[in-house]
Amino acid sequence: MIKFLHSEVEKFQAQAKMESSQVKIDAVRRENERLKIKISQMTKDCDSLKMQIHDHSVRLDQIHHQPRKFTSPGEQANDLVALNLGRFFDDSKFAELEIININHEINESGKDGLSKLGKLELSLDCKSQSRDSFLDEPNVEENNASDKCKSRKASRSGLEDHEINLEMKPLKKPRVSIRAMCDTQNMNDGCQWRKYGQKIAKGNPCPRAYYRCTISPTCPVRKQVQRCRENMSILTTTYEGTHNHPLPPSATAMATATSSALSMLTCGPTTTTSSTASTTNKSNNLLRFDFSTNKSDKLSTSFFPRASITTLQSHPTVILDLTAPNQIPTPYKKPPLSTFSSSSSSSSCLDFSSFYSKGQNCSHKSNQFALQSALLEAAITSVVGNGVVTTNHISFSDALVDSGAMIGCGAGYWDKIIQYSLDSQQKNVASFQPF
DNA sequence: CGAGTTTGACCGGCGC
DNA sequence: GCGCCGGTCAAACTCG
Repeated sequence: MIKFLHSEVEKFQAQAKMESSQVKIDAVRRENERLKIKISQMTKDCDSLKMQIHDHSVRLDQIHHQPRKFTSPGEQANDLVALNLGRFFDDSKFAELEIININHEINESGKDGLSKLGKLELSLDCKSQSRDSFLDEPNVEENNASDKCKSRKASRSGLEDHEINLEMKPLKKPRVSIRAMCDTQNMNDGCQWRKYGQKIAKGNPCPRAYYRCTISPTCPVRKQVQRCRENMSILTTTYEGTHNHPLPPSATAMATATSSALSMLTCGPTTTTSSTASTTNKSNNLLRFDFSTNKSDKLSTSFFPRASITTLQSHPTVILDLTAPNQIPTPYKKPPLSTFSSSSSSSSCLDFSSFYSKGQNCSHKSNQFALQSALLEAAITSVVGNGVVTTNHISFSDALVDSGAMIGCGAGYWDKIIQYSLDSQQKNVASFQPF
């Protein structure tokens, strides 16, 4: 009798456990459904934001295509510098990031302008372009070149203010530089490249190789590949230019990463420098941001690589350092004079951590989304280079092994990562052992 | 034989 | 004006 009662109690307990487990499973399933709905909503939001960006860019185009009258040589020198890099968001629409306006406003509060350069205003716009605009790139380059000439003429023609001349110096095409651990000769980014030159650059015994995109004979995109002098396992790949042709799916990942990296520029806060004018002390990294400084954001501190923006050889360059996500990146060899930096002896830092965590300083949520994608992209690249990057939720090394979403073989990597997240949750449910 | 690589020459920007 | 240096060109070469 007692034995019977005992077994009945056990049955009852087991049933209670079963019901409790069932409740938990149902809860997780509901959570899964909720996440799926949320992702779908985010996708819709992203699409609608893309449309808004496009509309905005059309309006900007209309504004910029109106003829301008210059009231002074200085104003002319400050005219737009059109910079294109990479592709943005959508393959089919050929949308791209374009930094179109880098204005340096010199606030000459006093007569001795040399020492009182009070304000440096950096204005950056983001717009998308139609396919037709891609084909206009040579014109952009010509304009750029002519701007350079104008600038040089202006600098010789009378502005005695050396500092002002430096401020007016136009920038070359922007670049995205990716530092990653890579044992192979090249990082597979999905594109087809043809080597057209090799040089031993000063200060680095490792030769720098020059490649151009061969997918289209007219594609202006170039890349430079060089090993780091301090650590030969670190490969620095620098991309420049805009693809004027459809990219293979495997190449969209890197292209999106590079363009998105620059989009951070376009939606970040404007910066001002404290004026401690010095003509001899030149800063080498005026714009700098670091996603890993926000300790409240576990994702960013544990995963996102460090990125910095600098000007190398007058090229505004976004550097994604994927070699050590949580560490101070290996400082770059002091670059030549930054066009931004002549008026200040110290770097002015942009703290994007708040931007990242709250997304409030960014006018477009989609930029934040693109940034996250880009950095995820970058992380994946670092995985290819034997780095293992983890978030609090997903081990990307596992995710990539499971999904096969590696650079060079997966256009839907982002979907796969999200799907992996959902799948792993479902696996947790499936493997849940109530007893 | 075509595509890609190598490598010395050349060019232009820039600092002095 | 000169020299340095990064970037590109193009002929020669290699490879499949």
